Amino acid sequence: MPELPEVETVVRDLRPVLVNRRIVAISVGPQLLRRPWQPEWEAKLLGDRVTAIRRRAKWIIVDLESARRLLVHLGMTGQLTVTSAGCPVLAHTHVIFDLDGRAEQLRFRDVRRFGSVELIGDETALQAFLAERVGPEPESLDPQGFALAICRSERPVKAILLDQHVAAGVGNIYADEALYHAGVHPQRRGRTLTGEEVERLRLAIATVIRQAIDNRGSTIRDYIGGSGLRGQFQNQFYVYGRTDQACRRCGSPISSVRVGGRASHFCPLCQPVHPRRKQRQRKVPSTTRADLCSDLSQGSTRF
DNA sequence: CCGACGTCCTGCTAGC
DNA sequence: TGCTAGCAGGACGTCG
Repeated sequence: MPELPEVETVVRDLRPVLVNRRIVAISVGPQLLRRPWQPEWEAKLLGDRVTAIRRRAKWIIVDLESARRLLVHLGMTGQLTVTSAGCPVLAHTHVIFDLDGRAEQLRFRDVRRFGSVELIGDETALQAFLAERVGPEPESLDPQGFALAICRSERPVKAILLDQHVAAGVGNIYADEALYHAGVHPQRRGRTLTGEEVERLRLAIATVIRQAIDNRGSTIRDYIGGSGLRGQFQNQFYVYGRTDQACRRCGSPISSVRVGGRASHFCPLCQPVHPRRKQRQRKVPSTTRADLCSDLSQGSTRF
C-alpha cells in the first residue's frame, strides 16, 4: 500500500527513464478507475513530452511540455512502471503510454482500482486540485500548526494523522510507526496530548518517513518501485503487522485495535492509554487548550 | 463545523 | 477439500 515513501521511490525510479520521453501512443483498458479516463485526454497527450516528474503527498505529478500535468494516484495497489514494450502485459494493467526512442512503455497497473490517472490543464489547476486535498508535507510540518490540529480535535490521534490535510502522505503504516516512536496510544483523543507528546509525534513522523524513503519504502503485498524493485522498510517495523509479536523495546506482545475503521498496531506498555501521571482533563475552551499546546518543549523520540 | 461511518474493489486467507 | 466470510485501506460521500 503506497504511502509517501513508496510514492517518492516510484518518482525517483521513474525520473531517469521518463523525463524527456515523448508519448507516441496510448491504450486504455475498459475498466473504470476511481476517476474515469476521459477520451479527449488521448488526443491532448499524443506527441507531448515529459519534462519532469515529482511528488506531492501521495500524488505523482508528470509535467508535460504542453504545461499540462498527468496526475497519478496509486491508491492501494497501484503500480507505475517503465517497462520494455516486449514484456507481457500483466492483468489489471489499465493504461499504457508508448514512449518514443527505445521500445518502452509507461504502464499503470492497479488490481483494486482505488488509484487514478488523470490529465490536468495546467499548473494553476493542479495547485487548486491539490490545495483542497492535502496539507503540509510531513518533513516540513509547522510545529504550531501541527499542535493546533492535534490539540483542537476530539478525534483519536490516529485518525488525525490519517487526515491528509494535517500531514499529507502519511498512511496507516507510518501513522502506527510514528505513534509508537512517540509513545502515544492511537486511541488517545487529540486534545488529551501534551505539548511534549505532540512535538515527539511531529519529530517521529518526519523521522519514520525519512527512514522509509532511505529504505525505498515498504513492500507488504503489491507495492513495487518504478523499476519493479521491492521496498525494504517492512523489515524495520516496530508495530505494523506485528500483532502478538514481542515489542522490540520491552518484549510485551503488540496489540491491535480498530481506530476510525483502520487496523492500528501498538505496544500497550510503550504506548499507555493513560500516560504515567494521569493528569486531569478539564473541559476548557479550545483557544485556551491551543495555548497550552503551543507551549512546546523539545521531546526525544525513540529510535 | 465536526466526527463517524459506509463505499468502492479484488485477492488472499482463516475457519468451518 | 471446498466454500464463504472477513480483511486489507486511500479518498470521498453521506449522515447525524
